Amino acid sequence: MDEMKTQYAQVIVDVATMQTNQPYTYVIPPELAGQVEAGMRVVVGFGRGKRRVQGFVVAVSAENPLTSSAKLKPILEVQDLRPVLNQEALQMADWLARYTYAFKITCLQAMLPAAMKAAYTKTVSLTTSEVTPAVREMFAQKDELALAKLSPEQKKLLAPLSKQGKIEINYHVKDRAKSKLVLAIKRSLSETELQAAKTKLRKGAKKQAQLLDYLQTLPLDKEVFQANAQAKTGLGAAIFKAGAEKGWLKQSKVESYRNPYKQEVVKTEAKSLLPQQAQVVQAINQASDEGKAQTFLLQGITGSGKTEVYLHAISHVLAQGKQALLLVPEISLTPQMVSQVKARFGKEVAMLHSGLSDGEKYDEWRRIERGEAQVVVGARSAIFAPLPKLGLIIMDEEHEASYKQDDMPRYHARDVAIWRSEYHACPLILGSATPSLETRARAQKGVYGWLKLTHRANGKALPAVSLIDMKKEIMTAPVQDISQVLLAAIKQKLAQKEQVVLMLNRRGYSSFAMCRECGFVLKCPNCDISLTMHLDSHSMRCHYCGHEQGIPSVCPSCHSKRIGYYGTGTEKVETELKELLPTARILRMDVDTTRKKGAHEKILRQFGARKADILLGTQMIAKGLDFPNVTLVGVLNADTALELPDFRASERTFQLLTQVSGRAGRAQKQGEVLIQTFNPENYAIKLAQKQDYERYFRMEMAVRHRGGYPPYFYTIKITTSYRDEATAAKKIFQIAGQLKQVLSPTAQILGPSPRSVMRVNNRYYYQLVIKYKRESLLEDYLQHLLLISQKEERQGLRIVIDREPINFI
DNA sequence: AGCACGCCGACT
DNA sequence: GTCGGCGTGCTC
Repeated sequence: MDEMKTQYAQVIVDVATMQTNQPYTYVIPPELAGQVEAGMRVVVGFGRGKRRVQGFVVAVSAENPLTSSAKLKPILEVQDLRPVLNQEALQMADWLARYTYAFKITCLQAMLPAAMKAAYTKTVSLTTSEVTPAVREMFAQKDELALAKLSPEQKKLLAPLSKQGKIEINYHVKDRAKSKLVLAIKRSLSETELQAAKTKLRKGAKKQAQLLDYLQTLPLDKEVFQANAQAKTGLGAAIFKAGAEKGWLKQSKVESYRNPYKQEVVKTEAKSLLPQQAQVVQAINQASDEGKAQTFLLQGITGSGKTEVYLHAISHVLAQGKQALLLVPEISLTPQMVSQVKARFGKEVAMLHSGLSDGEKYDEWRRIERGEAQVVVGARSAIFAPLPKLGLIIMDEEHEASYKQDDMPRYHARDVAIWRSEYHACPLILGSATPSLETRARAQKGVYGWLKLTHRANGKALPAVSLIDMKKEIMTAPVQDISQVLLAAIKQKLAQKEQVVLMLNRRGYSSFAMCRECGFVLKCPNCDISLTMHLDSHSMRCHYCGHEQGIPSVCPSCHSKRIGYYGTGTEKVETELKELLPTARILRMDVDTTRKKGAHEKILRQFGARKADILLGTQMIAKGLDFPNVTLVGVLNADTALELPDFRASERTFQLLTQVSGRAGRAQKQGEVLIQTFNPENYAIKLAQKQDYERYFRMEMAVRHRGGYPPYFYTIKITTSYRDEATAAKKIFQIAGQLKQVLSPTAQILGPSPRSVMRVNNRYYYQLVIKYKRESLLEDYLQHLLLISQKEERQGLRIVIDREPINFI
């Protein structure tokens, strides 16, 4: 046997603060030789102390790549038997870190289920018995005590001992990713042998005979869960154990997946396609057959049957032995959507969404990684699903803001999807009725392929959309959230036993308390935002930091009792509706009623079962719901989002109104949509009413061109924040000054300026936005800023770099 | 995060 | 003159 030469591993280390974004070299000790591969998680020592951290091996080499003869530390532990990240994932992490200005470690972690991130614990133990009785008492039960669980008194007691070296701190790195192991059994004898064993049994051994009978019904090499066998036979665990001892059967521990799908789904067959759908599927199939990394915009009006197109395209790649990835916005990952895909592809489907526990997510991830699932459906982070034979990526509702992650790594799933489509040489489909301007513009330029669905699958016309001018309403009737026209329409639908969806566009404002005498507005003590009234908890709450206090009856400023509540919240509208329509059954769906897990689904199920007449909610009811009995959709306040100082406000309003309009008349009945607005002349609202995306696109593109906004310019937002305003401001101005040195004259800097809600949780926020087309020096400057910003972070000054930010306010 | 190195105040 | 303050820098 030739001796194994010492090997070295390049490790990206999990040190949240002070990242160098560069791997560290570790020695692979002899006892771990041959066990360490790129893509595995390891535990290593880091720093001068005894600190242990998790790391990712990104490369293994036979030579020490370091020229300096620095003493290398060994890898202490290997956490995986096989790599958890393949070459694709490692390359993707490198790209993602650079592209989004993130640390590599956060990129690597983003690709894995949360359960695989290490849990760090620290413990204390005594190094000597020469301590006071009080201290000895503390360690009477256990040698090691968890540092986090010590009381302040206990800590005080131990503090002096640490200087004397009488105690030591131990660092533990724990892998939280635990597969659930359960007992399985397999019969180990042939039928004749079992029969023979049965004859040898003493009389009266009924249970054992029963077990032998059961074993005979099992196919020879089939492993079954013992729990299932116990349930089937009614026999206890002891009998199975005895059977194993007698050699009738073999017991083993097998990995069992936690099963998040409660109900069985009935398999459905593919529906036949309309000619237009068939053409689209044909184009996609051709690209996947040719192995082309082509991105397509699939622009299809609401109800045009995009989902059926997806399913056909997926089954085509599955037939080629390849895998498919379907991304949907978190909010539309409804049971309806899920069961549609499950019904078509059955056990081939894995699901990744926020409704699953960490353990369930880990199990689904394992199923994918082991090649047991060929189709993955999931929200944003599912774009990293480990599918080695990826043949098709689909992003439904590609314009949705939830595809952008708002903490590090600040990636947009679309960018990652394009990267993976190129890596796998497979097509990417971006589906939407209202594509983002960026995507639509690229389709026009020919960068993306452009597929269109212009007919509704059910042959019905688009619902009739009308605007209600609230300025006129106010002149003729007292101020209310629901106009006379809308009220009359609701009454009519209820009389016909049809259902109504009412949407409140809450973004930007909701009910706040103001003194009618002095104009005092009740604000959050920690944030620059007014408190919102919540009737259910009878309190005033801050939506930014969660601060909560009682509803004031006296003005804190002038002590007047004349406090009024202004604005519109779902609760207030609900109260108003109950007064206007005492017999109507109303379901409310907003952040408050959906906070509990599963509440979202429950409300929708109730509404689907016609247990309510009116579904009243915020944005979350606009997406992907499909209720055949809904014939009226009302939008109570179309324009609140328009006022926001964000160049995308108009685009969002248009998309939202178009989407919600599509909720009416999904099936046989003709739908009707009523939109209440104070700006009936605004082009976003007018064109949403006409359902004219193309004209909206042209008008908005002209606006963007004039203002120098995306898609004509790239944008990067930099935010600084600190607990005192001057420091945050000083830093952002310093960065702006440096940027001016770096940028060419064609680039622009917006700001610096305080963020519109400047103070949140007692931190002050300042920001600037860079608009540019091509800047050769910018990239290096920002990478540099990312690395040096960590030093400031330690002092509490936070710097955030966000490429192509979604929110500008 | 945590440890070492380094350069200024109040003390044996 | 020294002990120790915590600002600064580095961690394979």
